[in-house]
Amino acid sequence: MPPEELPKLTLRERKKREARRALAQAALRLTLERGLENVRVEDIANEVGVSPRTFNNYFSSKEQAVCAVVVDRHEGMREALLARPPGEPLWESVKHAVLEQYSREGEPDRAYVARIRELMGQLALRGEFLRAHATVEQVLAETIAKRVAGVDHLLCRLMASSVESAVRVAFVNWFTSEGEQLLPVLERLLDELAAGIPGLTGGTAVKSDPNTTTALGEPLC
Amino acid sequence: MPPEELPKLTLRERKKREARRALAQAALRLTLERGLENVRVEDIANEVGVSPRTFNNYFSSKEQAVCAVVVDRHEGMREALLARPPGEPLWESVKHAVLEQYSREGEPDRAYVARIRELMGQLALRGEFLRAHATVEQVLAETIAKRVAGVDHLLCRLMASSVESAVRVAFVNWFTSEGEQLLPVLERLLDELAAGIPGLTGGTAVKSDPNTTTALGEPLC
DNA sequence: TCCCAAACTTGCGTGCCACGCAATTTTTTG
DNA sequence: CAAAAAATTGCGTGGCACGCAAGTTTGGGA
Repeated sequence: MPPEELPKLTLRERKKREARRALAQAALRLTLERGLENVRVEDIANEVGVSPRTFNNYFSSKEQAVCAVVVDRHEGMREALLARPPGEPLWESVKHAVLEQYSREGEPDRAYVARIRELMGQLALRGEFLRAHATVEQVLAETIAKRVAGVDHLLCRLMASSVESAVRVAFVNWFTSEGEQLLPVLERLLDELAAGIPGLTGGTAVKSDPNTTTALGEPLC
Repeated sequence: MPPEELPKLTLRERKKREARRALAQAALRLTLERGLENVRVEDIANEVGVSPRTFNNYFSSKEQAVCAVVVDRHEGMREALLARPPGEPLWESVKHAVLEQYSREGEPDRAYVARIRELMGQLALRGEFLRAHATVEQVLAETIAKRVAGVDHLLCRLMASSVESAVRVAFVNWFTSEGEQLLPVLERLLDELAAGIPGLTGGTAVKSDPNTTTALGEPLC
């Protein structure tokens, strides 16, 4: 038997969290291996051994369940940020807290990245994915506001929002490009943000032919 | 009869655009006055005088129809951006192009803002709303890439993405706060972005009591 | 230890929705 | 003006979200 179950939370709470986690995990796994359109809510529920009706007590759609991992992973970010040393400049804290979250998971293999790419191809998931990030963004904004004094809420939201922008751009690049790693790119983007947008303006030169096809491809996130 | 119908587009094209516009408009209007849950796809279709099945040829959900205005409004942004004088620094161009889009519509009255607030309260709309912004973001990134040389695509996406962040934050503030105008706030946020995030770090002081409830409220977008 | 209230699960029923398909009508084009 | 191309429509199907009203499990005081 495990040494300590750490029953800080009531049994009920633990069961709920566990059920939720199991459902989210099953939803993600099934979707990765079959594609979203071949996963019915019933399948997910069965996988976990729970009634379909119960699934809807936790998530209001299968898309939401699939994207739950995004929300959940970032819950830890609040703690990470609040745990930074008090004297540290705000931006340092935020940057480290964010990078920390994505350091936990090592770089996965090619096959996995490919499956993620397929996953993100599913139109129906985009909305939910973005909503998940918006939730994170909200938490981040609140946490920033909590950590700092004398900054108005608009700016907190702007900071949180643009940080999440960087995360999403880095993420898309990660599963889109063949082989580029997530963390270095994310760190670079955060630094660019910090430096201010005109930093990008270095290459201000207008293209000779503005009709050049620039092929960023389809909307990806 | 109108002097010139400007039939640059084939009749078919015009009809399609018109139908789409009508559907989107009806969807938005009905939703504003009844709330999304009291609007069936059938209602929207009837309003326009078209079969429910046809509605789904244009939009794959009523949420998408309601949010179409976001996508459509920004189609003009591409042209606005490409129309900026060639010598102008990139950031100036982007800023003006964006602000221009939101200048067209004057500040609406209180009642309207209130209805928008209710609209955005609808959970089911958030995902679509964000997807719409993601589409705009994509267009913006491509247009930026088209306009400028020597900037890599990652940075174009980052710029587009953080600009949209500012837009969303300003927008949320607009319908959330009682009375603050959209444009001045948006302009200010864009300037903050340009100045770089550490600019916000002025008030780095850690709050004495990090448990203070900061009440940014529920996720709003 | 026992018991009750609160919380969670479940089955059922309802209304709505997205979409494939094939028939029909409208627009284009040669 | 006729045939091809494209849009609209009705129908049918499978699926989904959620209200409601049982049943079942959990928590905490007496």
